[in-house]
Amino acid sequence: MDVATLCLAVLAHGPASGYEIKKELEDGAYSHFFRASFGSIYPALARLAQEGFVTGREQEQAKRPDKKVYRLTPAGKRELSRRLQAPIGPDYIRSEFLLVLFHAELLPARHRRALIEERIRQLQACIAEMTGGGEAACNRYEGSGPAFVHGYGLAIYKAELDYLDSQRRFFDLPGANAA
Amino acid sequence: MDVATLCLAVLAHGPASGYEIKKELEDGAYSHFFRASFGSIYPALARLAQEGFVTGREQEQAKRPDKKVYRLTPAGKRELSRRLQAPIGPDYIRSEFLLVLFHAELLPARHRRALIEERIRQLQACIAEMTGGGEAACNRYEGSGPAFVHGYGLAIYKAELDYLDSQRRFFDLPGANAA
DNA sequence: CCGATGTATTTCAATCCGATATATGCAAAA
DNA sequence: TTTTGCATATATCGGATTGAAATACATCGG
Repeated sequence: MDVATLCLAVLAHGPASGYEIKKELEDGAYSHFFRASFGSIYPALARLAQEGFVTGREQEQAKRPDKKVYRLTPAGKRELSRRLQAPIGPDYIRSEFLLVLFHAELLPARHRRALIEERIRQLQACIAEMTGGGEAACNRYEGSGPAFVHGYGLAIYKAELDYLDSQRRFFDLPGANAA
Repeated sequence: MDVATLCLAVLAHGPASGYEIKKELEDGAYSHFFRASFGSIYPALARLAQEGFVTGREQEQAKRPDKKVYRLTPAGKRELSRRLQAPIGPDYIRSEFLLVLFHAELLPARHRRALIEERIRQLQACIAEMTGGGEAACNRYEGSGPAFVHGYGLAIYKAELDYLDSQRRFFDLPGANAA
């Protein structure tokens, strides 16, 4: 599944510029399970426009740089549906955190502790953000799909936090605090 | 963290050829949190040899193609330790499974069900393999690091399975069966 | 007024993936 | 028996992707 398909998917929720798609991938819901950089998003959008799956409309903005807003065409929506039904590949996971801790013996105990504590902080922040009623997290997404995926991610983050909490003694960390 | 560091990490457990490193990344413990292809492993090993972090010894084998066995040098071990203590980046996750289900509304219900059922099968197989006493899974890895990471992964897979089980009704799946 | 930050796009070297090519031996199917 | 497929083993290369920098303009705080 390439970046073009990802762009179609994001655009299915409404028109957006390349910059806005990138922001969605960095800060929004998609950030938990996909990624892409400017260097792949912009070329993908250009190609999709050429193929007729999106239309790009130059939009002059007062007090901002112009932006090119892309919009899904009917053909693009059909194409997205088609691509989503293609066979999917396995999850791609690349965790430097786990790679480093796999070699915990080569690290000073102090460094192990710091890694774990930082991870716990990140997980707590992430869970809080996903649980909290969502001032910041604009709940643009409605329907069962986003809700299902949201629950899926939350379940994983909570499991990670629980596990780290259960391993506190192992890393000589101070006692558990409430999640 | 690049492929070269990954090669140093795998070689820390004992000498290996490029092919054996790849196998370890596909089938072994590393497969759950890292990845690399031949196209990046072989050049990385050549570069590491040139830099003096590994030594490559041609080894003729009866009834097999020759292989080049790489071995960590003392300088390589120091370099690995140094690189493992560098600041780590965030986890990279790319899940086509979650991308597709995020857009569940665009899919036929039959397709949703098939995806979930396949995922459940994969997770069950994965958990069984990690839990089972390990005839196949050669427990080459000793020490607290691998054990910690093993538990971490297992906790995540179990949480995923539990969540999917709790969502069965949502996908019109038959009743829960024992994990 | 000046630097920092946010919006917006483009470009590019370095990296990495995925597939293919090449070579060999073994085992099972045809 | 032949041949087909599979496992071992490395090299190579086109194409996709990353990550960072370059460019441009506007706003806001000090």
